[in-house]
Amino acid sequence: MGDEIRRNMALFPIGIVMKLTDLTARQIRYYEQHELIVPARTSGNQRLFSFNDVERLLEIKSLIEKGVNIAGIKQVMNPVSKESEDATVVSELSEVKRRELSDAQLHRLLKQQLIEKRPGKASMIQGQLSRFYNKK
DNA sequence: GTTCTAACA
DNA sequence: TGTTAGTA
Repeated sequence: MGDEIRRNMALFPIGIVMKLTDLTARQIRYYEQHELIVPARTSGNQRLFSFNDVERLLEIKSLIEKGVNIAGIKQVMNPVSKESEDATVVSELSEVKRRELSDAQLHRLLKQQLIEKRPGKASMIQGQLSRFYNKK
């Protein structure tokens, strides 16, 4: 269960998630309004996304590209689980880590995340994140 | 400089 | 969805 916390650990601000997913801030916030994702918040009300959130966004993105609308996605995707909802917000700690998190470290985290042994989801996520982490 | 909410071309 | 206004 150590992996659970790692995936639900809120680490990145919307700017990084934009690069990771290739979605606009508008879209990301819009999907949150429709409860497709429930990112954590810092004490200053800034969103903090976890790997889980990024995965969900990538899944949403792929569905959108297939022509599915929000209503359709809501039916296909499981509602946000309770664990991923609260197993997070180490606000102070996360904010500190966020400052230290940059290119090199982000790549390391992404690689570590992508290498995890997960048959189903891993493949899709890897395909879409590879863009980001193979460049620069 | 970045992110947030709200609102409208 | 894009984009802009006014903040924090």
